[in-house]
Amino acid sequence: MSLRIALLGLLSAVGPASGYDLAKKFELSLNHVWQAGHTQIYPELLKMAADGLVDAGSEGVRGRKTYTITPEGRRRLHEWMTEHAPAVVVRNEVALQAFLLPLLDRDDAIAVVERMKAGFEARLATLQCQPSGGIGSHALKLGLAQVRASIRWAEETLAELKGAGG
Amino acid sequence: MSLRIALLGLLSAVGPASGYDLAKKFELSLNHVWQAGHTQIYPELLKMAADGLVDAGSEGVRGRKTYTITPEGRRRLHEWMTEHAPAVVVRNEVALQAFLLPLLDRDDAIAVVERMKAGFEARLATLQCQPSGGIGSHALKLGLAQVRASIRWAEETLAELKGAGG
DNA sequence: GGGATCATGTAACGAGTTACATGATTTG
DNA sequence: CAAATCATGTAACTCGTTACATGATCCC
Repeated sequence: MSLRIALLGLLSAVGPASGYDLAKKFELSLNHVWQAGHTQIYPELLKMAADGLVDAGSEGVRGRKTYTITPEGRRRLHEWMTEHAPAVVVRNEVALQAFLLPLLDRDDAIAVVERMKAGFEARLATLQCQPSGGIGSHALKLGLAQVRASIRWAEETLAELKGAGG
Repeated sequence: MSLRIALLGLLSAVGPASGYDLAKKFELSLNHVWQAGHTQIYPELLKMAADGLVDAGSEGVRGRKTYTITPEGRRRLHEWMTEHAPAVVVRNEVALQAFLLPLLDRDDAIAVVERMKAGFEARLATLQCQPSGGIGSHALKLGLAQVRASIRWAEETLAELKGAGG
């Protein structure tokens, strides 16, 4: 369901695009929000066309198909944005490692948190390279706020681990 | 894979337990980190027993089966914790709505962010009800840090939306 | 005895990943 | 002409959810 919404949102924001274009957008601008490869995108666009949410244009050069959002697609997108209250589904390997941290001895735990911190900082750097204007700017700010909070958590956790019996 | 790790971690932390017990733990203490229902847990425990990661005890009262982590299970758990650097996979409906926020008009956008804020606050309340000691305390702090950052983001975004042309 | 809870499972489906497969066009 | 990139797809598999199914035991 959310894949559809993401595709409709992109088509609404940037205008008609091919599956290839949309896959690029996922890689470049949507990667910190939702992920999908071309093998998921192409079949989904076909289904969405069958459901009347997008119009598939005739094949262009190199077999390129350009999809355009339909009024019904826009309606569904608007409905999802305003009516759908997303359930918080967390399935996060980093948080799982944090959960299980007390199972490790002090040195292992410190190494794991150091690695997490490095991962958070890499992510911060990636987010800071994103263009800050245009669509996605709110999501970017949210991502930055969360990753900065995560870095502070890592620093506090390291201080705690190193303080106790260090 | 991570479901196995979560199960091994719980078995390591709390000692031998049944699938039913583990499902309860997922609901109560692990819900903000990883989610799994009994329909996923029971078959996985059978496979893990076949792979030698857990020992299935003989059936007790009401058909209850008690699983115990094996040395090989502990080895795998330790290996995952220390060697596996988790990839950051974000697939988050709230972040997707934040991303697409500029597609809405001002009033709709405000309503959506208000709803998000309420969701974050509900989550904060849930996390604050968790017991703060024991295993999971680090993950709890991480969750609290992230959700507080999210609430601040919602407040700033609302101020911005209301400021512009309000 | 009847309802709540304990306790385990299967089947069908949907979502997502990996590997495979193909061919056109552009650029050096 | 060869390599890179553009562009689309299928098949097999894993992971996760929803719905269905069953029976034992505890407590009122």
